[in-house]
Amino acid sequence: MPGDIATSALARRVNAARILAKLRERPPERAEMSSGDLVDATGMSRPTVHAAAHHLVELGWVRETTDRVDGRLSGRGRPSRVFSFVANAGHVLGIDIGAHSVRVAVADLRGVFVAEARIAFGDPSVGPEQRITQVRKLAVEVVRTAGLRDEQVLAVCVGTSGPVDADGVVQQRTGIPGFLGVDLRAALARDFSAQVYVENDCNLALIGERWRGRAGASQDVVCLLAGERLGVGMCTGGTLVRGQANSARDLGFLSLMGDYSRDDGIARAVRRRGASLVAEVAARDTPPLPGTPGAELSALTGGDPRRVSASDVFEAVRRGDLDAAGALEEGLETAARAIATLTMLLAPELVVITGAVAAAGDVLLPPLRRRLTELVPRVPRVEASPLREQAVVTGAVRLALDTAETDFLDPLAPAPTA
Amino acid sequence: MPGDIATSALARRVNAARILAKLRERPPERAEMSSGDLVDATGMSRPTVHAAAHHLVELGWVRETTDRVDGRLSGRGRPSRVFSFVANAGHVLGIDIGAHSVRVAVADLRGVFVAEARIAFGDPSVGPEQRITQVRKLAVEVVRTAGLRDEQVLAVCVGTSGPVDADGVVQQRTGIPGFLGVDLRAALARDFSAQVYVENDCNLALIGERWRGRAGASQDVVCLLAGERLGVGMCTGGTLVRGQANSARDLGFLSLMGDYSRDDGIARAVRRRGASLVAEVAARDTPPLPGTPGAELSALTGGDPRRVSASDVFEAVRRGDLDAAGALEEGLETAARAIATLTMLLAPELVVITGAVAAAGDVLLPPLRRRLTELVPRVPRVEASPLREQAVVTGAVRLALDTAETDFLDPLAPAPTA
DNA sequence: CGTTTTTATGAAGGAATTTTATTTAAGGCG
DNA sequence: CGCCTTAAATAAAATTCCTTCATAAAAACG
Repeated sequence: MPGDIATSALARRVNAARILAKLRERPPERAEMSSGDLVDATGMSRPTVHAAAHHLVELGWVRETTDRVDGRLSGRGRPSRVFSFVANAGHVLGIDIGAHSVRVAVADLRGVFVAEARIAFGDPSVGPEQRITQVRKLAVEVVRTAGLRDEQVLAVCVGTSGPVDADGVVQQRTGIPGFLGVDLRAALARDFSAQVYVENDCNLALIGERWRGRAGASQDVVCLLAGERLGVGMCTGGTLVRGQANSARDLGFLSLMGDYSRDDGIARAVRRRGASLVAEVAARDTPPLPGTPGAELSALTGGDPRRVSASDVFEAVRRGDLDAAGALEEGLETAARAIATLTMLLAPELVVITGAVAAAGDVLLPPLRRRLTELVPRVPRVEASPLREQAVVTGAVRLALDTAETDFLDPLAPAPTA
Repeated sequence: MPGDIATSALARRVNAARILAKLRERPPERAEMSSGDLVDATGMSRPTVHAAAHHLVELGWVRETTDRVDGRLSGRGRPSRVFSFVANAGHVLGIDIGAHSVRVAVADLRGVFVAEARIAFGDPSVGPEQRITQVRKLAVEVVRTAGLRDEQVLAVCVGTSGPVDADGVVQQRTGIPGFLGVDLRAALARDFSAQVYVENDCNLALIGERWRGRAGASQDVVCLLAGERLGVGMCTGGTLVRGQANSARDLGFLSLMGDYSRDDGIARAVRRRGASLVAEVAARDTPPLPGTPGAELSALTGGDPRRVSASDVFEAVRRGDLDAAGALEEGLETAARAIATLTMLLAPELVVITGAVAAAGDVLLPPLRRRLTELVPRVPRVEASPLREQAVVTGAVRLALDTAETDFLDPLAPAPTA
């Protein structure tokens, strides 16, 4: 911590963290690093690397693989000691509580998902207590499926719609009925002895994108979590934008720009306009001929407006339905304006579209980019995420991993004034 | 730096920085700190404090005041050694190049201004080369006034309208005609051997406000630099929002909300509406009677719309002119919308209005706050800055001080692999 | 089997911290 | 005036981390 006074114990902690980071970053199939590799990678001296690595071995997060794999001894001289990260020295739990479903993932320390589950909330009128019971049940079940005992779960991170205060209580309105004031941290703490962190889902989506999605290590990124609702996570200079006390921080400003609602996610907006189109086509005197505007979408949905989904519109656009393309473009207007505003204000290098609709990036991005060129002088890169619905739970796992690692390393540098 | 490997030299640098910071933070009239005070303040052991303090004394930024002030020896035992920050061990130069004037300040290491100057650009059609010549001349002159030689100026920071790239070149359009592409860093480097930093003026205003203005140490602040033009500086989680490569990051989004221009600063907007009001009153058949709407403003300006200034409108409002109050409210609309958007997006705890119009906070803030309650669900604190026109140059000095201190401390921890 | 090559590891040295003990400078008081 | 108390400076020793250097060890090659 920056407030600590610098003593030699701090040096050890910092250097151990560097070694651990190098080992953890390796892909599982090439996890092993010789001490020589570590010396090259960290710039530290060989004895220091040895000491730190052995220390980490004692603590259990690093293993020395003495039994070398078959005959692949490359060099000439004395063989290196080889270390590798022990990914299953602990696990973390990530949870994404959405409006319609819950997604849970258990990951090992390298972030490899070892168990996943998802349930849909059937009845939308189900009360918050019942939802939380379902979430807890699912979480416990997944951990059991992964073959883990409670104490092997080192950290839990829960993402949910709406701002979350420092104590893990949902503030303000959310997309989930009745979740206002719910203490998610306390709820999950009943099942797990590990620390529980609660975070806004859009922030987690951004973290997920920076970890395993499109955002890479970009310093200035905006992440649009788009599905039934529209949310945004931002990061400037590599720092997540949280707002005072983690409070409200959303797309509410869209209401200042006219009749745009932050609740209107891309999927919902596109579906609604697609349904209007189908209804309009059905009302015509003549049935739509294949190849004429509106025909593809009507054909896909059997001419029933209630059966239209966003995917249908996307598919119709792919098949060349010009009316569907128009509906899509209208449905993107809210998102385009949100991105335009954020672009002018924050100047991100990249905007990532994630959530369910990211799967339709192929049809979504061209009109979105085109609209942006009309709205802003300099258009940033706009990409669709490969993580899609997994973005939030991925970010939850990443945040849980970060806290687990911090907790692991902290005792290495005990405060002298303890 | 975080990329460094942790060695004992790093510890020394960090600890020296802590001691220096404690000494620097003291107000000039109570600058002295005994070693006991430093032990208490830093938590470090006494020998360490001694060593670090003596090291700083050798380097010249700290002085040991052996000659104790009169008889005020408090304690019983051996008197403490007393250290104090040597504020004039070096100086920095802050420059604010505005559309209409240049402001320059020389400050000592504690940030006390020892010389200031300001000139107005008379002819608006004067070319950029000439302006820069004027700026350089003024800067050199002020440094000479302060009685300083070139090598005593440890850092120079220049603030100017418009985004600035990493090399100190003004990008994009600015409020200053012809400044696009001007390399301010190179220009100032001709007169000073110290490092020259160029930064956007709104960012500097924010830095200034956090240092000596209303923003205090708030982590999430928005600072509106309002005068002839409207600009914004933001900071979230204590980090300045810069955008990719320090690029554009402004209120351009206002254009998405209708006919609002980022160039319409509060002073200009209010003046324009005040002028319209005076013209309208003048066109009436009957001359305005004292006490009737519009009369105060007309009286203040002799009924001449061209003579109306923003201050006149503010003064008329103070005297109870209801029409002037209406003009003021209209003039605040753009700023209100900008603040509303930023509030919903970033959830700052505080919005600071700075620049020339901040002097009229008494009449400005009530209608602004009222309008905000209509626009956003949760209104943050909105305050007017006491720094006013000094905000940018104050921030420039602060940034220069930061870099000077970094440069001073860095050699304490030489990279082992140099 | 010796040589070569590369790495592991021990030992020494240096630099920063801490704790502990001693010295020093002042004030209080008989 | 001289001794005692007090609190700080400082010296000394211990600790812990890093480094460099030297030596030992283990494998491959001729």
